[in-house]
Amino acid sequence: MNYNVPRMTRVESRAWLALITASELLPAALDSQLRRDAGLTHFEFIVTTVLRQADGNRLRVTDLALATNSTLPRLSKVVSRLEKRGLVERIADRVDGRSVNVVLTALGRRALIRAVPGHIDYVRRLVLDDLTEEQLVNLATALEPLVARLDPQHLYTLRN
Amino acid sequence: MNYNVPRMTRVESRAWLALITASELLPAALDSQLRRDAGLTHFEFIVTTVLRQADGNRLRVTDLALATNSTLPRLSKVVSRLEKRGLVERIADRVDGRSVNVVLTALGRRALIRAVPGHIDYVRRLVLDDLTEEQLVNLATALEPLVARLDPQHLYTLRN
DNA sequence: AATTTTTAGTTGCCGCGGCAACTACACGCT
DNA sequence: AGCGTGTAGTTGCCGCGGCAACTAAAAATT
Repeated sequence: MNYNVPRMTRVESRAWLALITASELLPAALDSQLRRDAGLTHFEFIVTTVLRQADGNRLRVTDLALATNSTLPRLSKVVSRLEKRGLVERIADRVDGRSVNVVLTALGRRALIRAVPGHIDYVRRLVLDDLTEEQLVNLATALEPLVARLDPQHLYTLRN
Repeated sequence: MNYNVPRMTRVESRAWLALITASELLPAALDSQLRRDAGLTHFEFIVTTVLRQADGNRLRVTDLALATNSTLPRLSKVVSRLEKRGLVERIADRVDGRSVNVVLTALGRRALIRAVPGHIDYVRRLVLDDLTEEQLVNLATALEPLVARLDPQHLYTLRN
């Protein structure tokens, strides 16, 4: 066998290590802040945020899945959880009998609105405040092609 | 209540969105490539890599946990899985009766060595090849303070 | 030396996400 | 109308990680 491996350069492995470490740790950190302060997982936060921005605070499950880079099963379960807590309602679609609309309730809206400031604050302290405008651009520019490749459907809609 | 939220600027939300999206999708992508091509999860890959670089291909469970930003329970379970497959062995420490040394077996070493080229290749295609040297530096520089904050112990040792 | 406290590691239970299987409805074709 | 194919969504089972509870051994305290 030929182990003629294309080794990484110093910078490459620095960047790569930072990226996988951040990817490993960031989701747990977000979950934990949001859970503690607002009783929501990060994914639930995203889902309710997307609903809030949607027309009539409602979206079909499939569209919600697309907008959140998620899968139908995952979303179906999250919606069930949120529904049990009254943050969201399932309403059968009048036009297409297969479709289900997920609607953010007033309670859900309030929960989200209460969660936002603390979360933004946390995000600022964790990442954004550190970076100059230029660094922010660089970061976005470096990551966007990666995201595009990771998300083959290019549905990456949260982008508001 | 006062919802005087510190809203994000355009760049901030671009950078933030790219970062959380990457964090959400990257780990699954790595797992899936490594699983398919080498039968290892990304975390198992990390663990075996750290062991391979360690003195005598062995490390105490606690040290392994520190080196991988992991917890003891998580690591204990991963080691059990790897042990079942013969990639790793548990050896009681001669000095401290509480400690367990995890040793990479020859089989484990071979499995890892087989996994590396394809993985590096994948990582290159996914991220690195896209970026100029300067962008790599920028990326690392932007993420490192974040990582430092996420990993309060600053044990972030994989760094070699 | 005996007792307490701390440290190392494992195990059980739970929650979450993935995949595959399934139901139900819609659409296309004849 | 009837049949097959495709689409929307849900559910069950599994694997993984977190936390808390536990065991066992070492260190510190008296």
